[in-house]
Amino acid sequence: MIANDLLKGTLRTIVLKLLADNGRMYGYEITGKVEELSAGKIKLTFGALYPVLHKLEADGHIRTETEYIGKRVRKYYSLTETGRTWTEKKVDEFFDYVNTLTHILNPSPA
Amino acid sequence: MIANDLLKGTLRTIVLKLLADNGRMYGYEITGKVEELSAGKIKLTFGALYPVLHKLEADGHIRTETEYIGKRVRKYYSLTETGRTWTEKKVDEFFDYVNTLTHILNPSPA
DNA sequence: TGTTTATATATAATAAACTTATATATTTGT
DNA sequence: ACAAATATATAAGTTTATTATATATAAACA
Repeated sequence: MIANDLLKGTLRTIVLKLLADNGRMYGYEITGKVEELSAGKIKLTFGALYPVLHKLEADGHIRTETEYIGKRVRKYYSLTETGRTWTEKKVDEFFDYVNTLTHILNPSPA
Repeated sequence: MIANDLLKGTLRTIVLKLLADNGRMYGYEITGKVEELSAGKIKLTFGALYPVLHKLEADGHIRTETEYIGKRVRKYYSLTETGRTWTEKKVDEFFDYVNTLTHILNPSPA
């Protein structure tokens, strides 16, 4: 399990990108996908996920559809148009930041 | 200027690595070095820097020496032994996290 | 059939981390 | 004299994530 501090600032981007790649997903599914794609290294808790989803919805980046599976409610989240643009921007920003930080953190020349 | 959210979780690592590479530095010098190494993309504010320095000192990762340049106090920060080990660990963790996230955020196959 | 485990959503209290604003003081350049 | 650069630092406020808690259905197992 990776040091959690690093999740800060990237959680939102992770969620957006998963929705971009998978069309629509529900919360529980997202946590599972993150664990799968990170080989168990990133464990996304619900206490972190749902506030992020609600915030993204309030900001108009994602929308929800509620469906019933038997008697159980399932809430699907998917990107809006602005959300799709926003996701690309956020992903680019991430890689840009990594490039920049790599300059600083790269092992000093031996 | 890069989206600031990403600084979260990495600021401490940046400071540690700079001290590892430069021996000893003072606060004002650190902000300048970060701006220089990031080509102006990362602007580290004092409100963010000093709490981090004080925390690292309280945790025993860095130590301070105070010197006088004329009448002006200058406070040099440098790594302790545990701080040196800690820095390596933190830098490794960062690159590990980037690798993991790259799997998730990588552009979907065209 | 009863119990545990997995599925599924969500909020509240708390803690950590960063931003913005502010305070203070010296030195250098014009 | 004045402005800009050098230099340290705290406080208030916001954002973001952690931990704990609540609720409920469905599937698996004994």
